[in-house]
Amino acid sequence: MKYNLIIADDHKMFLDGLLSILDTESDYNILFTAKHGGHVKKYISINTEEQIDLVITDVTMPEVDGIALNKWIKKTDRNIKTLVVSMHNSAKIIDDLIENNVDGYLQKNAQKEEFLRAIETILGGEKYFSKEIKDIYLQNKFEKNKEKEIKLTKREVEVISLIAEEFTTQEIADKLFLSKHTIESYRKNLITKLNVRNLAGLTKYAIKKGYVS
Amino acid sequence: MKYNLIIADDHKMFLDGLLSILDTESDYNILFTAKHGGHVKKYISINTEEQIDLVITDVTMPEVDGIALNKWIKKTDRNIKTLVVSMHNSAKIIDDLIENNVDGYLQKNAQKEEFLRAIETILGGEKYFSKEIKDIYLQNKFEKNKEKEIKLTKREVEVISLIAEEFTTQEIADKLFLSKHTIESYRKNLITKLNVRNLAGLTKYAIKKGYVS
DNA sequence: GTATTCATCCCAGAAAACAGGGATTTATGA
DNA sequence: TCATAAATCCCTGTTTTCTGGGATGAATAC
Repeated sequence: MKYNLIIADDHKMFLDGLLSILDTESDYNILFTAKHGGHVKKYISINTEEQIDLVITDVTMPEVDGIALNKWIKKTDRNIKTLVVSMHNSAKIIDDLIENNVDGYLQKNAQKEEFLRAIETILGGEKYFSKEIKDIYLQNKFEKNKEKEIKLTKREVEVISLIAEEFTTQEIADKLFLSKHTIESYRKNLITKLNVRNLAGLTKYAIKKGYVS
Repeated sequence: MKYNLIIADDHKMFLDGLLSILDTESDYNILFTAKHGGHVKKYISINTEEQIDLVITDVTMPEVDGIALNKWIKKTDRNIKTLVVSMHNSAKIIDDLIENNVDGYLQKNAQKEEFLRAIETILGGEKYFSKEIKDIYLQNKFEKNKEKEIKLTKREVEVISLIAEEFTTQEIADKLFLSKHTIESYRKNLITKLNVRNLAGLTKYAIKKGYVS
């Protein structure tokens, strides 16, 4: 029995490459290829009777991207596996996909063997993620949890941003039309809250958070 | 008259994809494909009589990578054009390639049309770089020039690192077995040199330079 | 509806950073 | 070798930050 696959990628070259490595495997039957997620949604919606085993999709595509497509497929209750391939390993993308029960994730520069292994693994009912991807996901989770404990208010963010932009307390007070005592309090609270020692620590935090560059 | 091409990439899938889009074009004759730069060097060395028009190569390959390969080809005086494709847009890689007279650079997620356009352009004797790549190159040049003007000594780097790690002047002095006056001087010089206002500016510089994280 | 957080303001003393001077010895490059 | 840069140290003020208190109204959450 052959597995039915759908592939979505707006890059002709990648598509051709993928088709060529799947061609050598007789187990796979390519039902449909698409240049964006919308076509895949439509195809799946129309062919309600057909058994679709796996959708392989790129992340970046016009209109409906891979993230949205995965989400949509996983809501259909039709037990369609998803394998997402991407150029880049963004923690945000990986996180979003895993939260939406994606079955596998590969970087586009993976070797032929890894592609085939991933597809086999997923069709066998298991998840497939490389060690690197797992690490990124866990690292991200870990950081997000740490961040959750420390939550800055709007004003605090404003103040720490200006501190990191090299303004003095008095200057910040003038800018925000507040008393310099107020800013001093904010600075004090920030140092305590963020568990740092001084302005350098505040600045580093602000940069890490992207409040300044 | 057909153009003679060589392609080097250790990713079967990419290779297949590239071959498939070149297949539709009758102008190109693929002389040779390789999984790493060493094979290409050998091929070119042996076939001294053969006209080789273009080598398309990946950056990351085992043993001899695309950067080394481009350098080598450009030293041969055989007027072989080079088109480098890469997964990532690293300023360092782009800079190195352009300094070594590469004829074009593409990101691997380029569309079929861009690949063909790039190859045509290069074979026509012109360079091919996307706007994005040009921007990265120029931005990098610009930053490198700015950096050249500001050069920190070993000691200054040590001091600014510790400052950014939230140590006070006295603590740094103790750590480095120096007088606190010395550290004060360094801090003062750093503020002047780097044209910042205070500790926050020093910290930001240290982070940008990767002295601390 | 009350407990908590947010946003605001105030004070005082100590510690540290900042600004603006110099000076000496040791490398080092032209 | 002679000038320049690097590394080190010193001083005096002034400004800013840091520490450790405290207070109040308003909004928000439980």
